[in-house]
Amino acid sequence: MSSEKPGNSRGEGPTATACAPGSKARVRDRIFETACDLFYRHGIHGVGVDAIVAEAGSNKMSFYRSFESKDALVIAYLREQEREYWAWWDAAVARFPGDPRRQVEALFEAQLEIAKSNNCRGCALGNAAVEISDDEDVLSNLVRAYKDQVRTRLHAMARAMGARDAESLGDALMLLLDGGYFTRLIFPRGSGPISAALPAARALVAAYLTAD
Amino acid sequence: MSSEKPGNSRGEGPTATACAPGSKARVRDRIFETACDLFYRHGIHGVGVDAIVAEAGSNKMSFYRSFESKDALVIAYLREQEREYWAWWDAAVARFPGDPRRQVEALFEAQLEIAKSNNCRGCALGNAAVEISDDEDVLSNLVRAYKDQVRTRLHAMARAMGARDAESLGDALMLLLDGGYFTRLIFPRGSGPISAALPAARALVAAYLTAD
DNA sequence: TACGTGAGTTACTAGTAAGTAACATGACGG
DNA sequence: CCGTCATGTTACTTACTAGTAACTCACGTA
Repeated sequence: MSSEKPGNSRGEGPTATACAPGSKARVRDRIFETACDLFYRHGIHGVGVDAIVAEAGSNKMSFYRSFESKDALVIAYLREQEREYWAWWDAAVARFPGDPRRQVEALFEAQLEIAKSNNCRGCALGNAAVEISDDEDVLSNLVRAYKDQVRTRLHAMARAMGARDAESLGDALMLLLDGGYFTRLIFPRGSGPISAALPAARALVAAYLTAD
Repeated sequence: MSSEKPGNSRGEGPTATACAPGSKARVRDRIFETACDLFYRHGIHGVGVDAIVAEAGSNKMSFYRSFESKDALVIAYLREQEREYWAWWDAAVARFPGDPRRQVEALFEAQLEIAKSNNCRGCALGNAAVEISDDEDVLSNLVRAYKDQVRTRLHAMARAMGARDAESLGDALMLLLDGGYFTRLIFPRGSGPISAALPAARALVAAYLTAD
């Protein structure tokens, strides 16, 4: 996911992920978008405040006028990634209302599509889970809630299909999905095992729908 | 993977992963084992040389007498993780010689077993792939080679089963495997979707073995 | 006893990161 | 024309990290 952000730049005040209520606009957005991009590409630990503001053509003071701390920025980043992810998910799913089987297929199709692009580095939230240590409560709770919701949604879809063991099918689909994100870090474009995700998902769904 | 190291401490000279040929023994091993443990638990970027030597009850000078640099240590760490991983893999597979279908099941059984333990933090090599940037050639080549071999082995097993589309089946199994490692970071013990990996693998194998 | 060696101690350099203070500039509205 | 507000600039503090220098200690062996 990730890649380019939607067009919330300029024109409608503070973004949904802001920190202060009636605050700045211009520079903050520029810094934030740059930060999202860099965090996604190089990881959270791998990008410093200096690098962000330099890339954004700004400076540290402007940064700290818009963000309380780097931690606050990271949280905003993760929230934004989550927002974009669900937007992407909903868009994929919305094409087949009432047809959970096609919806699942659409998800895997869309995932492969993104994985083929150059700037895909897997799942931003999942990657963050690797970087952060367990005692960073705010961050890990955020990621945990996200992953929980992925799982819940897949369970629901499996249930809507009338699968024999909806929990298990949903979990299996989640493994395929996350396996795709994880392996995408190593295998460029669509060259990794991710290209097998869609047929595997189809086969799994079929297997869990037939009584055995 | 990871958890406790095998007993290569003391008695047979330098370890397989050493850097200098006829070098030290005692302190080096202590530091190395500590480093492996800390790297695995907190990530490579998350652990400094000071923390390692402190935890090992040693000091920085002794560290730099045994290791050329932190980078060298990281490389040794990844090599060691890879060695342990294949030892684990071979052990799981060796229980069912000539029966690739049972071998695959054994892998997923063993994976779940480890995932249930407290100190499991998923796949060390895969996690490293998240942390390192693409331009760190030595490290990313190391991880890439490892992932390639996982894939190759799964392809071979799928082929040995006589699967219709062995490449696709092998890839799908890899997605399940890596999905399990990835999600394990968030879901403690066996609570995540990883518990669905074995039945899903079974179902996939069955689906790819029957002519459709 | 003397000496070599593996290991610990202290103290340092250099670089980088987060975060802050004080001041400068430039545009825009009244 | 003046003030204000958003932004840029320079320079700093603090803390941490990789890596090194110089010295000391303890132990085993010739």
